[in-house]
Amino acid sequence: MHDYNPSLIETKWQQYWQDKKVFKTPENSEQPKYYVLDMFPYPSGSGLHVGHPEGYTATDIIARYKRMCGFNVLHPIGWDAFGLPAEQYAIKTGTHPRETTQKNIKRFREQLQMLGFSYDWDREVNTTDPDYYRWTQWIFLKLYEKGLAYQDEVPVNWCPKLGTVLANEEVVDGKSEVGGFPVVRKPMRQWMLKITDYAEQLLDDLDELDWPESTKEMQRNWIGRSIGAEIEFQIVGHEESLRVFTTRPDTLFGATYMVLAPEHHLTEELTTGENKNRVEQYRKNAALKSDLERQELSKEKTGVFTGSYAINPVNNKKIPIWVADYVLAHYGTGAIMAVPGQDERDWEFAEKYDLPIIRTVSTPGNFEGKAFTGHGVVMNSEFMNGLNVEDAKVSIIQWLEKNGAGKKSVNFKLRDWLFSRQRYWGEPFPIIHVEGKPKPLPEEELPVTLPEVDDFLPTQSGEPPLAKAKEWIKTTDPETCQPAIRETNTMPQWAGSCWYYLRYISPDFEGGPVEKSKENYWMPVDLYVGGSEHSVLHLLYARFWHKVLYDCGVVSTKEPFKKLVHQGMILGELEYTAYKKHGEYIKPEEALEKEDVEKIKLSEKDVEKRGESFVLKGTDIQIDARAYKMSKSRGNVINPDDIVKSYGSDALRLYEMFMGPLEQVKPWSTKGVEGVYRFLGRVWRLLIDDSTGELRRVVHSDEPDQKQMKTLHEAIKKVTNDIEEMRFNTAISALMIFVNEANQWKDLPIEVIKPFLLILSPFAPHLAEELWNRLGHSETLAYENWPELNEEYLKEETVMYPVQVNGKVRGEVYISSDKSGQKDFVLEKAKKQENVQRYLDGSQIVKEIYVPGKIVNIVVKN
RNA sequence: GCCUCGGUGGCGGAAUUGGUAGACGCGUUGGACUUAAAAUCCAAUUCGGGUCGAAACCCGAGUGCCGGUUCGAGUCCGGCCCGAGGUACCA
Repeated sequence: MHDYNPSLIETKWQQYWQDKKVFKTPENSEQPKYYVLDMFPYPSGSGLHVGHPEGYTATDIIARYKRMCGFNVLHPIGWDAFGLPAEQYAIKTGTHPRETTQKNIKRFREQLQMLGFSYDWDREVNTTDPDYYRWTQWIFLKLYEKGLAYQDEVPVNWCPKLGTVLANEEVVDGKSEVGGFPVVRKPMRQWMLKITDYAEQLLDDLDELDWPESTKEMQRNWIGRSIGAEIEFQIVGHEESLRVFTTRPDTLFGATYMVLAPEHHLTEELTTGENKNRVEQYRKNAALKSDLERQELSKEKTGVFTGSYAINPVNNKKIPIWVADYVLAHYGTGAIMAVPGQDERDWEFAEKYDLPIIRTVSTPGNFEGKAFTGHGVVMNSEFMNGLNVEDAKVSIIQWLEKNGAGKKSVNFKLRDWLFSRQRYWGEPFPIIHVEGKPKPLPEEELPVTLPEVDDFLPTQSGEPPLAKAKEWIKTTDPETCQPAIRETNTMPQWAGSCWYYLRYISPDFEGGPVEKSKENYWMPVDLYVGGSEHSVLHLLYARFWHKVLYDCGVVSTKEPFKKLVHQGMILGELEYTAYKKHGEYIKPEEALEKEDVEKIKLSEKDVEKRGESFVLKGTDIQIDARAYKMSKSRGNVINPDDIVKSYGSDALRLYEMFMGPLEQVKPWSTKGVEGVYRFLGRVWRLLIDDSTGELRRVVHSDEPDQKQMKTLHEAIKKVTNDIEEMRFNTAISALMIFVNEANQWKDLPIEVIKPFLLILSPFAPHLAEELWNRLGHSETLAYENWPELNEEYLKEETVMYPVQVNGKVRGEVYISSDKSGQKDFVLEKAKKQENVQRYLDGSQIVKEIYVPGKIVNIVVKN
C-alpha cells in the first residue's frame, strides 16, 4: 500500500529542514523584512497543549507565506523559563530548577519540531541562560540610572506557604493563584519600577497601534487617566491642609463632608480625643483585611468620624472629616471631598450616617434615583449657577487657581510596578548594598549569576532563598573594595519576557542586548500573536521597557509590536449531560446546587434538538450541551502528541486553522481532524497512485485548459487574500474546493498542480514538500515565488442574475458577460423569465432595481 | 453594576462594501465497490408544505426577541433577552 502516510513524510522533511538549515534567517540583504513573533511559552512539565499550536501555526503560515513573497523573515522561538512551578518542584523534590527547566525545554523543543514550524532554531533564547539574563540585568541598570527603579517598604501580599510575595494579579479570592494558599498583607522592602512616569506615553501611543480595539481599551482603562482638579481644604485648628483629587470640581458647593482612607497620614493627627479609640479600632480592622476582604465586606459602607472639621474653600463652611475604607489610600491623594448629591457611593454613606446632601446639578424631570451623576445645569453654586457641568469645571478651576485653593490635575490609576520577588528561580539584581545603601554594580560585573544552593526554601522571616547562600552574599564593592552584601531579591518572571523579542535579532551579540544595525533593520515586530490573557500585564510592561530603551537609544522605535492578534482559546469537545437527582431527571438549571446531583454523560446519538434546547432522544428531558475549558480535572484535555501520532502534524495544523476564526473561542472536535486528514489524503491520491506509489499517469505537462486555470486562479485569489487577512479557515476551504474540482478532471496539467502545491504549503508544509519533490524538484519549495493571480482567468462567460419581485427571488437569468452591463437588456430578459412573469402578471411595475453584476429587483403594485 | 466580544442548520462555521442565507468541513441518510467490514467514491441533507411516490419544480417560514430605515437587512438604527471573557468602591 502506498497511502498517504504522514509520519513517514513528516519526519523526512523535518530532518531535511533541520539539516539544511532551510529556515536560517537571511542577513544583510536589500530585501524587505518581516518579523513575525509568537509569545514564547513557559516550558511547563506537562508539555505542549493544543492551544499552543494554534497561534504558532498561524504565525508559521504567515512566515512561510512572506518568505515566498520575497521577504526576509525573522521567525524565532524561545523559552520564558524562570517561574514558580520549577521552584516549587525543587522545594518538593530537591531537583534543581535548572535541571527541570532543561528537561522541559527539551520536550517542548521536540514537540514544536514535530509540528514542522519554520523557526530559525539558531536563535533560540532562554531567559534563564546567564548570557541572556546578563542583559536583563543590564536593562535594570539602565532603569536604575534613570531613576526609574527604587526601593520602598510596601505592604505586599505575603504568602507564608509559598514563602513569597505575590502581585495583586496573582492573588485570587484572597488566596495565591498558584496553590491556593492564604495570603496576608505584610510590609516588606521591595524594588519598584516607576512605570507611572510613562503613563501618559503608554496611553497616547496606543492610538497608532494595529491592535485589537478591545485590548487597547483594556490598557487605557488600566492606565486610567482622569482629568480633574486638586483642591486644598484648610482644617480647623490645624496647620496642615487636606488635599483631595476630584474629577468633579464643579460640585464643590455640594461637598458636605470629607473622607480619609484609613491609611492616610493625617488620620491620627486629626482624630480628637473622644474619637481616638473608635478611629484606632477602625484603622486596625481595616489594616488586618486584605484588599479583597475589604472590598467584599464593604458592600455596606462603614466609617467613623474623626472629630475634626475642614473648611470648604468656596463657601468657608465647616464640614466634618470622616475615615472610611471605601476611600483607597493608593489612588489620588488618599482623601476625597464627598459630594453625595452627585456620587452614588457618597450618597449611600451620607444616608447611613445622616450627613447633609446638597444637589448642585439639576436633575431631569423624570429622575427618581438618588445621586445624580449625569450632566445638567448647575445649581446651588453661586457664581456657577446656570452653567453646564463642563463650563462649570473650567470656571471653578479658574476660581481655585486665583484663590490659591487648588489647580487642574491629571490623575492615573496605574501604579508603580512591584518588581522584586522573594524567590530563587529568577534573575538576581545587579545591586549590592554598601553600608546599608543600595549601589548598582558596574556593567563589567554582569552577569550576576545565581549561586548554587541546595535548599530552595525561603527563610521563616520571609528572607529570600538567596539569603541562604552565605558565601555568595558576601562580596566587595568593585569600586571601593569595601565589604558589601548582595541583593537577595530576584526579578519577577515578567522581566525576561519584557525584551526577548530584541534578543532574537542578535542572539549572540556581546556588546549589548541587541546589535544596533540589526535592530534598525528588524524592528518593530510586524506581527505578534499570543493569548488575550496578556492583554494588559505583559504587553504593558514590555511597552514600558521598550520606551525606556528608546530613551536610552538602544532601540529605534517607540513601540515594539506593530500588529497584535490574540488567538482564541480551544475548549474541550462538546459534551451532552443529563442530570438526575434521587433517580429522577431534572432540568440542567436546577442542577446547580450540587448535592445529590448525578451527571450522566450522553453521546450525540442519545440526544436531539427540540425547540431551543436539547432533550434526551424521544423524551422531554432537557439536557445540557456545552463545551468546557480543557482541564485535567474534567478529563477533556487533548494531547497534541496523540493527534500527531494518529493523523500527522499537517492534519493537526490544518484542523486548528480550519476550526474557525483565529481570534474566536472554539470547541475541539476529533471528528473534525479526521475531516481534514481525509482532505490531505485526497490531495495525496490526486497525484499519487496508491497501488503503485508512483505519480498518476494523468499528471502530464500539456497546456491546462481555461476551466482548469480558472479553478486554480480562484484558489490563488482566495488563499492569498485570506492569508493577508489571517482568515485561515476560509483559505483552507478554498483549497478544498480546488481539490474537489480537480478530482473530477480527466487529466492533471503539472502547471496547475505546481501552483496549487505552493499555496497549500504554508498550511500543510510536509505534504506539499513531498509532492513537490515527487514532481521532480530536488530543492525545498520554501523559497519558491508565491503564485501570482491573473484576473484574466477569472472572467466569466455568463453572469447569473437572481431576479427578485418585491424583494423575493423568483427566478434567475443568465446574461453573457459582454451584455451584463446593459441595464435595459438585463431587465428585459429578467421580466421575460417564466416564473418572474407569474408575479408580474396583472401588476403594475413601480420601480426597477438593477445592480450591475449582482441582482435585479422589480417592485410591483397590484 | 460597568466594559468588551458574541448569538446563523443536528455540530464547527461561510456570506469582503446592505444584493440568491447556509460555502467548506463534521454528522446523518441512501447508493457504488467488497464474500463482509474498513477505507474510498457518488448522491442527498435549514425547517414546513404542494402533486400516489420519486426526480425536477414551486410555495411559505427562517440568521436570539420586538420594532424601524430600505426596492432589498445576518449585515444599518432603536429597545430588549441570553451566553462568554474582563473588571471591581479609581473620587
